Amino acid sequence: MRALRRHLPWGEFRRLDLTARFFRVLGDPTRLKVLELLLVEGELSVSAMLRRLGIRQGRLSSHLACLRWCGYVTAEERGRFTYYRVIDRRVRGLVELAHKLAAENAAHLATCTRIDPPPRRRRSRGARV
Amino acid sequence: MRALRRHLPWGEFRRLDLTARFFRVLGDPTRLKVLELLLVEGELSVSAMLRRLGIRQGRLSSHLACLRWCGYVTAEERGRFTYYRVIDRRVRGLVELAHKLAAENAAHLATCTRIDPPPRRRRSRGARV
DNA sequence: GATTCATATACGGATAACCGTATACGACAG
DNA sequence: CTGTCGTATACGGTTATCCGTATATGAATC
Repeated sequence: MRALRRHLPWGEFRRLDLTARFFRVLGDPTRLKVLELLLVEGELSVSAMLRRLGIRQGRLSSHLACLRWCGYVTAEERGRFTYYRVIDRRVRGLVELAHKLAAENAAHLATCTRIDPPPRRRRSRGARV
Repeated sequence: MRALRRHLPWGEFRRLDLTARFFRVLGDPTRLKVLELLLVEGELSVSAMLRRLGIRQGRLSSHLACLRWCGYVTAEERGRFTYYRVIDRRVRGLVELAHKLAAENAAHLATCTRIDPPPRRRRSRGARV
């Protein structure tokens, strides 16, 4: 990334970097699940989400902070509760498309260690996809 | 994630996990740039990409291996060169939408340390987004 | 068959990102 | 104003992911 940054026009690099961050926010199963819950239910309190997710409260709260800060969701306090909802409806389409594409490559994605897969099967330059 | 995995039906967790991986592949500026190059040019050899990216050859090769393994691109050897292209046209729409959404939240995304932002401004429960 | 070219992989170190536990804080009930 | 509930943040450890450097390999050329 450092190298990329040196070579690209600044605006170009910045655009790529922002979009990459955008994708990384979606790159966590818990945040994805939270988004789906909110897309389905429209609005939920933290405790309601907790009941359906079965993860620690602090963890959920951190993930929500991320989603909030990055502009995916808004929070509104009413009484002692805080209610969350998704801001932009386009997110739904994005996630659905991703599900489709991911399902079509399930076998590979599941074993993808991304960069430099460790023990990986031994040399054979022809094993292309 | 361990907790999430315990609580969700297996298929549900698996689906989320795959899609999260799918997004993480896109969550790197270099891979994103490579995809864009290929979307624009249609087909490029590794050395052609190298000339435009200005990163090390080994690095690019690793990123390409990732994109290939995860089903984003295909590679075809012709002579001494290997030519890559994007497999699924839907990827273009996905990336473009992400650019739009990311641009709209540029300010926040840029400062998002995602989870547990370190020094972050001191307490004030009302500072919601 | 030795050399060069184009590309792929391995290895080790650095940083980012996630998790669990502990704690802080505001709102409301008593 | 004390306790409890709902939610947010801090801290330290662990794993994931990226990078740079070095090396391996197949194809073409000499």
